Amino acid sequence: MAPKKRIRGSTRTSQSCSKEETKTGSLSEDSVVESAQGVKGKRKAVTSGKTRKQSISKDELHERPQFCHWLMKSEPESRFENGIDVKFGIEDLKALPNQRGCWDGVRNYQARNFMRDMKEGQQAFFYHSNCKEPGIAGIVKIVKESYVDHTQFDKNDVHYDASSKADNPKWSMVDVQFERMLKRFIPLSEMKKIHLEHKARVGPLKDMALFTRPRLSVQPLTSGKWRSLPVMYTPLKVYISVNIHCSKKLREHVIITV
DNA sequence: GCCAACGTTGGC
DNA sequence: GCCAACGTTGGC
Repeated sequence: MAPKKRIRGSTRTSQSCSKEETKTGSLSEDSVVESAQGVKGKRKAVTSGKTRKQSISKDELHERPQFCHWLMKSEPESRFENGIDVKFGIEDLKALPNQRGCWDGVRNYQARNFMRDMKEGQQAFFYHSNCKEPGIAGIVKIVKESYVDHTQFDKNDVHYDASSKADNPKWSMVDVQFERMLKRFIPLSEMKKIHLEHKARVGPLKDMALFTRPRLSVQPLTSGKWRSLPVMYTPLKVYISVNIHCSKKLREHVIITV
């Protein structure tokens, strides 16, 4: 009945299920760190920290900084997996009843863990991936906190996971609702350009998971990134300095007029 | 726990 | 379609 949707996974509108409890993974406030702990199953989600660029400190293992903003990737152009079109752009979300849908199909532990951290009412950028012009298209709101992703048990679904058991489901999802389009689409190419101009050392895009973890389909954003992204890319080229130096009131004004 | 092989993501 | 990056698997 319901339209399909895709993340680096996919989705359909759906209702309910129980909320999952297990919290796993770890992160740090200004850089995304791999989830290394607690993934239930035979193996850790991550191999030895020594072999990875970003190893995990003890502090990071025991602290879970709270993020308030997110970036969620989905594919706006048709692509077929096992004969099923996984297309789901922000326009597809808008077209759903109440402009609301579930973000199912996430099959990456770190992305799943971030979804489990999401709180009702929080906002996320809707990012278009694997398309002609990848980038941030709009803003959605989390309207239902994480619960069991039913597609893991559906043999006909692209994201069926035979290894997941009903009494211990592996995968979770959240419900999101369309909030608004950005006044101007923010292409990945522009974000990259800015990122390179700053040689990735300074600026609001420093350590952004979009660059440090390009394959992560659900990622957190610091408040600074959330605020400055739209500001940075206004047609007027209002720039980082605006965000850094202007008063809070002016900054908010700039942001809401973007 | 280590690590090589394999599979997937996603920009280009 | 290519392929780099990196997450996952599974033998040891």
